[in-house]
Amino acid sequence: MKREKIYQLLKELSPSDNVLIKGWLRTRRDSKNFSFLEVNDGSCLKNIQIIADSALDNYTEITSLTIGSAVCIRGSLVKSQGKGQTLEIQAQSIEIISLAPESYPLQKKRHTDEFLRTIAHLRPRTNKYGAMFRIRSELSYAIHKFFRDKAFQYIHTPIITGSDCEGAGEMFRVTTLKPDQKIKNDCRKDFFGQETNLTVSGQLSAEMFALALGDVYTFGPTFRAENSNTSRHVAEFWMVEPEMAFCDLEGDMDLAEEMTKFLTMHILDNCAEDIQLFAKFVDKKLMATLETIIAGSFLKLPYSDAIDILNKSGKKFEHEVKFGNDLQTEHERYLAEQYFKKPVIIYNYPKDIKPFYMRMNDDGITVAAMDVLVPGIGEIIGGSQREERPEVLAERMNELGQFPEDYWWYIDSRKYGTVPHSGFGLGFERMLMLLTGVKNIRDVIPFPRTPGSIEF
RNA sequence: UCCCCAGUAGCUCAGUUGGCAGAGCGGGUGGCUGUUAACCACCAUGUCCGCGGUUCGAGUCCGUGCUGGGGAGCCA
Repeated sequence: MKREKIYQLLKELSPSDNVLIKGWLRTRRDSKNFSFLEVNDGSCLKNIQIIADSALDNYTEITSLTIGSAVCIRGSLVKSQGKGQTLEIQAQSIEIISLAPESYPLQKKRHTDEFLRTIAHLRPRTNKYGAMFRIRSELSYAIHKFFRDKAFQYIHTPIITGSDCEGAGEMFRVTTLKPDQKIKNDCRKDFFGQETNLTVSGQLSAEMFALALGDVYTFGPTFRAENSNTSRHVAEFWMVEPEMAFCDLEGDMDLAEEMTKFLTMHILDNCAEDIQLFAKFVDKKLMATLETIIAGSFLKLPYSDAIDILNKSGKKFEHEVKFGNDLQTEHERYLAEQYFKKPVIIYNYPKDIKPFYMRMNDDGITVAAMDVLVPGIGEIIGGSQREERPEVLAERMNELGQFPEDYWWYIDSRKYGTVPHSGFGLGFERMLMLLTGVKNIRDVIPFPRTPGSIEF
């Protein structure tokens, strides 16, 4: 007999004989002549109720089953005589695969996220984290579906990289040298013969492929060695980076908006039950937030206008609002949460606060950069039109103290058939936070890596 | 890295002016019941985060370290 998944059985409308399920016991309630077992196999949020009659030959063992124990149940799917479920399984046999000791840390009650983080290996067995990681899986699929439907090619850009100055923060060093050899600091003797790091972005590689395959994207792990201790940062996270040839900043912003909406709708359509858990127990305003994302269009606002709005707001900000300064978290939150109350795209930032590869605007002051800000999280997407003019690129690299010889292949792409092109990076975990209302990034990734914490 | 808050039973937390260590849940035992985070009764549970200090006496006050959380910077 073939094992059936519980999500399939719960979709059934009529009784049937000979079903086989395997899963873990979530709770047990004993009655006079039988016991109610609730079993979950991770295929969906709901448990299935099992009726274990006292006539079963191992009934004594069944009534001492503990939470977390693994069981294999054969029986018939029948109409439930109780309230709360339409169908249940009348067990013909219950095989105990393994018995969990009473020290099993997960109890039949709500645990705090902080406690569950200390047992990250067990937390996917809870309703909330089970739902989270089913949504995470579905969101990954949705990303591929979005791009595939638009004929984007999926590129596997390198995890290990030799470029050490991509301008996106501190990097993790990759080496095969022993600690005492490392002190000599001679990279020529190292595995790759030069300084090597984990990637902080696949962008530069993706650009090369956009200039060959047209529309491409990457979706993979990214590493930042920043010592940042916030609810929005982890050292290892996943990033989605589309890159499009023959595309300007306007097209870039449009794609960012379209993608955010598509992903939101896809999850609402395909993970309704799991999302409902978050709407009910995690963030009461979740559905309203998700509505604002799919309903109207995102607001597009030049950086200079954002500065004006902030200055005229009459609000006292901790950090000075001045053209040329980067927008601080408090400014971004004010714009997205209080002033517009919906996603905002800010574009055309001053060149001095942005990296060399962003395209210089005609004003000579700003670059074609854009950030998508969403209520509750802040920046979820950062992107730009890339500088495709070789002479302007060289000037910018010089201005920002970059060595052209380190980027010879990048510069080469502007030499041969250069075209306007654009792209952006979406923080996959931040998207999950937006979709679930979860406030800490450590709770949307299976085993979070943060400064001083790599237990699992 | 900086600022603020917290650390007491397996979990969530209370603990008065510095004076015998507590509750709910979970666990164990028994009972009741087509039950729904079942219910009722009884039982057991402790390095009060570590180290040092003040005091007749510290869970409580002081110093310090560690861990966790919130915020800031950096960013996705």
